[in-house]
This record gives sequence, C-alpha cells and structure tokens, in this order.
Amino acid sequence: MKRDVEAVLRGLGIQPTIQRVIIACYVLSTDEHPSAEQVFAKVKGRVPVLSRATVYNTLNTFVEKGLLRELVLAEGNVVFDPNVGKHHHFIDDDSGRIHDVPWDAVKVANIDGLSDFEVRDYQVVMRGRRRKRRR
Amino acid sequence: MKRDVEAVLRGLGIQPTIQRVIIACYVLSTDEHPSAEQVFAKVKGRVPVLSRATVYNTLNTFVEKGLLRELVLAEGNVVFDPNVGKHHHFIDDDSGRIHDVPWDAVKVANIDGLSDFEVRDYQVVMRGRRRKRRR
DNA sequence: TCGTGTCTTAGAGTACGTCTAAATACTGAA
DNA sequence: TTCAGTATTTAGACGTACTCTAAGACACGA
Repeated sequence: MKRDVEAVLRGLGIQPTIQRVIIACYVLSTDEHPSAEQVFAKVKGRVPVLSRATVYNTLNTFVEKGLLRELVLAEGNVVFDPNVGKHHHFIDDDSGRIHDVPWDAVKVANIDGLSDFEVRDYQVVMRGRRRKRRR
Repeated sequence: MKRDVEAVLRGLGIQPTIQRVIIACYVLSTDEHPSAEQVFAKVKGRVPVLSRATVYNTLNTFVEKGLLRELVLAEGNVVFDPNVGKHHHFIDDDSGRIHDVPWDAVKVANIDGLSDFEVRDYQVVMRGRRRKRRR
C-alpha cells in the first residue's frame, strides 16, 4: 500500500514525504468524504509529529495535482473526494453524510444547449433521505 | 417598495423592523447572490446603526421563513438567493459569480430511479465560462 | 561534506459566523 | 396612557476553519 502510494505521488511530481504518504494512504482508502480537520484527527496518531498546516498544505497540493477533488456542498467545511472521476453527489438530510452517485445513474440533457454558458464541468447535487437497504 | 416589503414580512409572521425591511429590500432586489458580509457592507450605510449579528440573525430568519434560500456552492462562504423557486446554478470560473439557470433549461432524468436514495430536492451545479453575449 | 532548495513545524493571524448580556423597541391588556 | 412582558438589536467576546510566517529539519546534487 505505502509502496503504491509512493509511486503515485512520485508520478505526479510530489515528493513522497512520510507525512504525505500517510495522508494519502488515509484519504485514498476511505469512502467517506473527510474534511481537513478529520484527516488531521485520523492521521495524527500514526506519525510522530504532524502539524495542522502540513495537513492543509498537503491536501491542497493533492487537489492541485489532481489526486483529490475538493467539494463544497454543505455548510461549514470543505471536504475532499478521492474519487476524481465524473459522478454526482447525494447529501443525507439526517446525517449530513455525502454519498457518491454513479455518473450513469442519472441522465442530464441539454447542457450544451445553454446559450450563455460554456460548461466545463457539472454534477447533480441531491438532498434527501437514504433509503433503508432491502435485503 | 418599502411598503411592499413590510407587507411580505408581515405575511410571513416576521415583525418588520427597520433593519429587517432594509435588509430585505436589498437582498430581494439584487440579482447577485450576496454573502452575509456583503449584505452587511451594502446595508450598513443606509441605517443609523447596524450590527453584524443583526444581519446574520435576519438572514437566517428569512431562510427559515422561506423568503430566501441558502446556498453553499463555492468555497468560503454561504450565500443567499432571493429566487426560492426551483432552478439550477452556474458558477463562473473567472469571477466566481453565481448565475441562475432556469429549471427547464436543463433536463434531468431518472432521479426517481435511484434505489438507495429518496430525493427531496436536487439541482444541477455547473462550472465554466460565461459566454460573451452575441448582439 | 557542503549548500541550496524543499518541507514541516508551532503558533500567530485572519475571516466568517455564533453567542451573550444588556439596552431598546414593540405589543396588548387594563 | 401606562405598564408588563416579549421581541429585537447591539457591541464585543468567543469559536472554528483555515492561512501565514519564521525558523528549523531534511533531501539531494555537486
């Protein structure tokens, strides 16, 4: 795991320091959408010392290099999404948790028909209740 | 204008104080999507004294009562939208400005087909460049 | 080994927003 | 009108998320 991550970072031109590798290991393996503070809390124990500034710097670097995507969907904080492919988002009213929705699950038509806007990127943002899994 | 706004506020069960009327006049007449700080800056001059807390309280009250909608789309701050009907949003890469996109300009299909989620509300969020108006 | 540039650190600084306690304004009843 | 109770506003303290700064640690090539 660590090996792979190191290679990925190097491939993006990011020097794989201990801090960066550990942060990357965490954010790339979780299927949550953690905020910088959550990352800080999770990763802090796994490394001798770690400053808040490093976490913020590292996450921002990852976003710049395309390893992560930054999402601003809910109030109060920016979260990071290891899934950089095209997909939509669903936000649970109860828990506030963000879930990925596959690109093809929802169809959007006529984006190109807008006369005033040249759309580079888009997504559907949904809010509501998560349905109980039927078994 | 002031008269109308007073009536609207009263209709929603909001006591129309001077501060609230002036704030409402501003946010309801702008076609921007101002943040609380912007509202504070704009409105400050028009009333003898006005505290930051009042602006935040008032805007939150307006949202609760359905006069405004709160949007969290772009980094850094919550903005308020006087257009409470269904519509989509476009965010200009260059200026960061948010533009409304009519509900019918874009078609979304299969929202109801999602098996895991019960969608209460949704919108398409687009990013890109605003096209120069052709004349 | 040395030197240069990169990275990390702690803590100060900033921005946005909420909370508190006190002062003021409004309301309805007598 | 007067009064009491409630609602609203105020200044400033507080909280949280995030960025900046200056100094030290580290990495790597000559």
